Amino acid sequence: MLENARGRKSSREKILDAASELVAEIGAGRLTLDAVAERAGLSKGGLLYNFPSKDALLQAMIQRMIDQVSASREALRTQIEPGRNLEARLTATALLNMCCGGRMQQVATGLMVATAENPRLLDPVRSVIAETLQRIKEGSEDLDAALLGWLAVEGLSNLEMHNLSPFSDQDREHIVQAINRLLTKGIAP
Amino acid sequence: MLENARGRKSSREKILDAASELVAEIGAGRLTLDAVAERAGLSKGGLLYNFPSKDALLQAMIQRMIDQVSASREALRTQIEPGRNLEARLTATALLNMCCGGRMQQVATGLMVATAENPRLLDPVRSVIAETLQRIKEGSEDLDAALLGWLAVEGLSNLEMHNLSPFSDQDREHIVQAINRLLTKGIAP
DNA sequence: ATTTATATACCGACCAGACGGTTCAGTTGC
DNA sequence: GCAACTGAACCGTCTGGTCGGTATATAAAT
Repeated sequence: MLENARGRKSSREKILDAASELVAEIGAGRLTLDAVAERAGLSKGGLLYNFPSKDALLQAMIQRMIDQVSASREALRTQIEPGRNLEARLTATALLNMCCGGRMQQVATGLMVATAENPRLLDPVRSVIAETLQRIKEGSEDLDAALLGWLAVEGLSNLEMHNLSPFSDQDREHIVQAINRLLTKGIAP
Repeated sequence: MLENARGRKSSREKILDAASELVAEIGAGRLTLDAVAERAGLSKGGLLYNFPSKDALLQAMIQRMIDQVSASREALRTQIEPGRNLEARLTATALLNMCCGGRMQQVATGLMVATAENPRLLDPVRSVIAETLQRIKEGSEDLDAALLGWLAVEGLSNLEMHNLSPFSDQDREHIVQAINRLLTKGIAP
């Protein structure tokens, strides 16, 4: 239900987009309701009508981010060739697509806001990560390689998220290939 | 110079400790000068005498964190047996000691504050990471394994930092062993 | 058909508290 | 005498949240 009857984005979506953009531009700690309202093209009252508190807004940002990663992973399921450590490869590829592609901001910055404002907002993320571990544990032929591959992607994503990545595009591509090799071939005996 | 002439912690250290503790307890976005001063056992004036602004305090927190990791790595240099991918193993072990041991908070929370308040504060961290990459590139026989090992440690550290880790102590130990195997044996051909 | 009622979506002035930082006279210990 | 504070008042700004009001649409009543 992304659009209303007249084919325009709903206020909710406009607000979430605006909030994500702003966090990417001015930083997580500087996100204000006034700024979000202005960017979204409505008043502060209108914003607080849609999200009764800042916490509610942040929660929605996080949830949207979680849903996007899940959707990306399931979409990949039909595209990626099955085989060794499939679940880890799906998770890795989904995360890489989100965080090293263009949509990184929404994923990354939502997290940042959350930790700064209220660590409790990360509870849903905790659940998702626990589920991911479960899925990887169950759907991997080589658990060690699967875990390391997943963690490496997490590490890379985190560096990119905070703009701390020292990697060139070439480096990154190299790393992605190495992760895939690790996931399909495993650790040397 | 952690202690002054009478063998007590200097005010600077007390303040930095207090700030780290507070961030760990109440979250990065809620750190206030008043709270730090109270926790450190001096007045707000005294706090601002030592750190003329909140930014200066945050900078010092970050710097201390960087220095701790560096020191830990160099201390390990005399303890870890030399061999394959030494630099990556040193970096990995230093990070693991910091983030999965007790001192995690200082390392982790400094980062969190910084990103919330002012992304520029992370500039020194950027430099350190770039240097680390350089060191690993130069001091590794198997670059792919070295990079993946390092990234996996970064991923694990990040999860622990944000309290997002789904791993049991057993899991963690298993992972650390797997990382060491990856670093010493490499990826399967 | 016209009035009345109700719900939805939104506006924007205002408020209360928090927070970073200033000031400054006074104190303590080397 | 100087460095390292104390204590407390004060200021200006920012910001989340409140609240009474408004416009539009749809439904109900007359």
